[in-house]
Amino acid sequence: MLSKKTKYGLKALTYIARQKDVKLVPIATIAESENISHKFLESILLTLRKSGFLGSKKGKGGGYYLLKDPVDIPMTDVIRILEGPIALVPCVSLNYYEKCDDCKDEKSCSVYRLMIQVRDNTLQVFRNNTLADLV
Amino acid sequence: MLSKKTKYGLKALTYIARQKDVKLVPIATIAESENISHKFLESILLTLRKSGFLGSKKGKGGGYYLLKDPVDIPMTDVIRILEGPIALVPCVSLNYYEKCDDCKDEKSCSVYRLMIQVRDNTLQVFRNNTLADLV
DNA sequence: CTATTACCCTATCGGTTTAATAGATTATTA
DNA sequence: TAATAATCTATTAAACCGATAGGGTAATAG
Repeated sequence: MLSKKTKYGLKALTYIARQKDVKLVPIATIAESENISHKFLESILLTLRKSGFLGSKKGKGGGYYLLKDPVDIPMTDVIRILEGPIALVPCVSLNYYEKCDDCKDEKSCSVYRLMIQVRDNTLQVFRNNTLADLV
Repeated sequence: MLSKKTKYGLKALTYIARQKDVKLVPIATIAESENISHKFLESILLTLRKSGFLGSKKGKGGGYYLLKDPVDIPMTDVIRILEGPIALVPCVSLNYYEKCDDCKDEKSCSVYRLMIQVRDNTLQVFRNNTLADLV
């Protein structure tokens, strides 16, 4: 299940990307338009800024803005930051690998082979979609 | 993330399916071989029995057995019982649909369209794999 | 200079889920 | 009847999630 954090984060990024003439988008505007808790969204945008997706400007008239072109922001990057591993099981995760403590041999695990397939398919979708596709 | 419940359930089903001459497989045997907590596995096998995947026999020499041919047990069925919805978001779930409370219009939601793709791909994998493929 | 706006940080909290454990009961076989 | 194995009920500890609270800090308009 996708966390609300990720869902809200994607919505916020999409919202910001949609603004053409407006350069800075304040939290309150996004929170109202997308029905997201102001404070919760605040923390999400903060991590997105620290991860290099967003820039921000303080003070009156301030807000958030995209640091890259939406075309250059693949979903894989966003999802990994907000949600964590894309794989359903740590032992098939590319970026967050962890060994199973109950499995002796990974390669002979029946679940392993199935989850590799799921991971590859999901990965393909996330790689083929950038923020530009969501807008 | 896949819950241990589902993971253990799949492993147990695979284990039972692998036994040729043995008709009844007791919990303890599976728990030992697969390194699963006996009591936890107990509750998992119980739901698998109540869902129609397994049959059981009490008493000495008792245990669990498959009710169907492994070829006739698609992963979709098992996953839905043990894990719940396959979709990452309730609003794109086929069997566990739920409306988003923050979305006005589903069709125009950017996350929605992305998650539909993920769901379709994952579904395809689970449909193409039966218990026989795991064995 | 000052008030306003908005980002930034820390802490907490209730609720839910997860994984596991414990104990008692019922059914079957040898 | 004794041993075995499934069944049922219940409780637990830990982790996580979504949300909230309150204040601190920085920048800008007027």
